[in-house]
Amino acid sequence: MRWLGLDYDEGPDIGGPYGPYVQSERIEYYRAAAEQMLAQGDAYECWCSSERMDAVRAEQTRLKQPPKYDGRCREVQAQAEARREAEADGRSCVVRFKTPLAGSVTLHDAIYGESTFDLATIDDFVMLKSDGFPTYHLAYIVDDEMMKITHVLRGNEWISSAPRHLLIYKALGFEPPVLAHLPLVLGADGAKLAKRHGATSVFEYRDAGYLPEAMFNFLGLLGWSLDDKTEIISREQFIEHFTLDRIVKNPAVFNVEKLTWMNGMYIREMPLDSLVDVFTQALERDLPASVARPIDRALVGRIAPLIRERIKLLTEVVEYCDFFFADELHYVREDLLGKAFKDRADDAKSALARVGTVADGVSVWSHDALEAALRALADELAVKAGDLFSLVRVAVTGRRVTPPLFESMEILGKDRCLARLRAAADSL
RNA sequence: GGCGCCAUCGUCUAGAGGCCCAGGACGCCGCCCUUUCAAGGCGGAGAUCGCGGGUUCGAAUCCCGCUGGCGCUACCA
Repeated sequence: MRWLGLDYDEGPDIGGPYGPYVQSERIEYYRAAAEQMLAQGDAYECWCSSERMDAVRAEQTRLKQPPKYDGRCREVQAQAEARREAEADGRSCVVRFKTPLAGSVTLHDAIYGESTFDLATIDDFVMLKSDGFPTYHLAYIVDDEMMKITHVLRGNEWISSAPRHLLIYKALGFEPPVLAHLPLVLGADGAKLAKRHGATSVFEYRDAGYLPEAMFNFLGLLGWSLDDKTEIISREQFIEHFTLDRIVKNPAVFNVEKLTWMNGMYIREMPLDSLVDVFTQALERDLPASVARPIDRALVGRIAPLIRERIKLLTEVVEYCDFFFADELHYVREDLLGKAFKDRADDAKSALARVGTVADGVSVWSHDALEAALRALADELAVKAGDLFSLVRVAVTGRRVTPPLFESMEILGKDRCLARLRAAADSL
């Protein structure tokens, strides 16, 4: 959440007026709520063993009946018996909600509208576990009430549990908050992106070179839209325009391709200064250990404008500019010769030598002076400019795909360029 | 199996009875620009609005049924 820039006003790490914020320190509140429902007859202790529960469920499944607690401990008699067995085994009990056998509850959802659930389909669910900890159902309700929460926005997978929650609110005498269930985000396979996996995968996206701003923008537009055309929208605009009524009801498939495009947009639009920070970090991480640290931020500042529109992911930075930081290049003969000089190594070699002298003679070491000089040379050599440039490109950078050649040479500096031109020629 | 939710281009979406023989974006294809790669510009293919019935002068938009997808069905959240 922090990486995405999603901040919160209260929490275990920052405190707040309604603490404590750690569940284990709030046990007494959950206990008290359970006691209250026990006293009111809205809940009861269940002493059934997990073995019995498994057996009951197995039987129900076999009979193709919906698996649910059979309510044995609802009966005082049976409960007492179960209790004796449990105590003999040294087991403790759970507290279950005593769901009315008939009737219905109606959920008023801010997004999905009204839906009515038949209580007969809801079993006596556990609120307090045998270790004394509450289940989510009880915990969030007690916490939200005490913390004065007005809106609960959560994934759609909770909609089935909502009637239970309504039951608890009522039993405890709480006014339910606004409940809004959000459509799920599905993976490319169409299945729910599990929360447990999601937590790790946010960092996987970070490590894969995505910017938190792009991720935020992309995620914000899954299931919600500002209008019929806005794709790039800032955090501030989201805050200003976000409304529940523009949330769609259907699940969205997480489309990485679009995220990647969006990331490229953010890289291109980002203020240069921040971009340099981000690029520098990426290089600190991705450049080989042989490159001395810290990375020269000023140098990155000169390179950044050249590569910002060429990459979509931060992980691509290194492959576009490692040659600025490397001492020695390793040439792949095939790359160096390219199509134009294939089988003409001698010509390439002499061309490279000529490029060296011409470059050496350039009055100012600037990209346009270099370009003018090398274009003239290409004419003189009766070689296509593009072909000559490709040769020089690989000689100077070691790569076939690079930022603009002459700008790169300008940044690299005369000495290193001339040295590389020689090294390339020698390698042939 | 039970209960529930949902249903517009491959994907994200606009659309709340006539403006829609459906608009935008990603991706894809082509052209232009060009020293590579991108970016950018222009253009194109791509949805009988899941299917079938209604209601209406008129339906992607309202109603019903079907089908499909997904979710829940734990002493997990």
